[in-house]
Amino acid sequence: MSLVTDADKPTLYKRIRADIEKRILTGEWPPGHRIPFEHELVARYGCSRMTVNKALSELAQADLIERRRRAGSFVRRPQHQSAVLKIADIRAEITALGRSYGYELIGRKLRAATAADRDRLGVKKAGKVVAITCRHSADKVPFAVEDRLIDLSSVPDAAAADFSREPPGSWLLHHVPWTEAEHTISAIVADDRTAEALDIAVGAPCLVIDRYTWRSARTITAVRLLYPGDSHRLVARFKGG
Amino acid sequence: MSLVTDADKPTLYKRIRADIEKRILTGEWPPGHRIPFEHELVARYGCSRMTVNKALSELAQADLIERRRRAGSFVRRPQHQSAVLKIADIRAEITALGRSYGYELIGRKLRAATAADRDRLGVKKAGKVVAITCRHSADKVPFAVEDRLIDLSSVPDAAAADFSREPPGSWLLHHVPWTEAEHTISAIVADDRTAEALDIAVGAPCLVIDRYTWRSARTITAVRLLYPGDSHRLVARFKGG
DNA sequence: TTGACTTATATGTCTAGACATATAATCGTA
DNA sequence: TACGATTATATGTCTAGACATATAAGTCAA
Repeated sequence: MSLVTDADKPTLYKRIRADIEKRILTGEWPPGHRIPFEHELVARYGCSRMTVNKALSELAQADLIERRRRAGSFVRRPQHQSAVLKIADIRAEITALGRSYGYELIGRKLRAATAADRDRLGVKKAGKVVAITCRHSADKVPFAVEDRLIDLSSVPDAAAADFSREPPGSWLLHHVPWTEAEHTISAIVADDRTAEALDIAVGAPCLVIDRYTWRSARTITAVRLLYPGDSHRLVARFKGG
Repeated sequence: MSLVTDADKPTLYKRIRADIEKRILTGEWPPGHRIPFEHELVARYGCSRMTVNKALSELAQADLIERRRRAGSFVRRPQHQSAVLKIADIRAEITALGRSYGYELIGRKLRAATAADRDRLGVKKAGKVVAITCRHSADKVPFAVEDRLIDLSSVPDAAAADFSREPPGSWLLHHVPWTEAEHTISAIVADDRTAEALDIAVGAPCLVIDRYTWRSARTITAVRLLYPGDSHRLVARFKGG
């Protein structure tokens, strides 16, 4: 029940960090404002430079401030435009809900990249690709259909991989470290094929996630996930600051 | 053109961090795995403890590992990827696209909270609320419709605010600092009312964003944004490693 | 005025210590 | 066997220095 008694005072660097955070949050130090230099904070708090440095480094890692050599540290533009969107691995997502996970490979083709494939992967010339279509289900009910393209010139091992039991997402996660990715979220209505795969009505809303994954400027994979729009929800939670 | 020549080697603590990160991302060190103790890393890299501590602290701040006193540091379970989802202020979003922003208030009501209102705001008892419906447009074309509820017990000033010119989102942004928010993304098909407001066909797909904003456990506002599903795209980009 | 050079300075990284603290593991006792 | 006290240890925090490095700002010449 206790109303944050705050009996134990936090450590010094955390207090420094909290002090600065509060000033930023309340707008006392607006975006662009230069916060005191390390040596000034050292004087104010009567501690060593490493202590204030730790506080400022964490604020920088949290994207609350930006640090520039010789110039100082500055309050960054508010992040109210960005949220941390947790997009779990589908299997983890389903098991986390306490439901049984089911996976079914619908199709797998190894082929020379077509023009459409190259376009989708965002590469000019590609050798071979693997195209996979599969379905994820929760408690035997279709949860999402996946339509994926893997660039074999980036992930040669994928040619030998059999995706009949392991979903390509999990396989890739364990075989290829990604460095960058982009998600695009949109909505469509189900066409015949989608409706059948998801066991929903034609014309029902679907949430679409297109994900592209790179590894240092090399495209690894492009995947489109279709979820029944009324059943699935993407939750993005974030803390302001 | 240069193929990542990597001429300048990163600093030591960054190398340590990257080494560990790579092992985690490749699955070599799966969730739950205990990573080497600080003193072991000190021995391996031939540096001081503060250097490996900085690397591990950053990994902990990034939620990649969990540190437990006396026990060690462990790879964290949630293998889910987190992406920075940019959900811009709609005006900023539209002007960023180089299009002219238009705003139109459709309705504004001040009323005692109904049961539905309380449910939507997630509060047990609420005094009054403001319910606002408005439309955002880009180049005179409907871009999104907004349906918002503001809890006046949290934001009393909103009772006096006239939202005929300024969108409630901007107003709140400038008057109330939030501390936490949650977005839920889903898809629906347009009903008659929505179709008319967005000037799209009935049955066309719509992307829905439900956003709840709190300020230290106090609900501030609940808003539902409806975008034409085929025209709007939410882009979430994130860097791995 | 412009461009090249120099300098001052704030941050970036690192060290070799120190003491604090939570807790896993051990030991001893009921 | 179960439980309580003790101990060992890995992390948490902090210091008072050091040198590196990017760069804003000032200086000077063309």
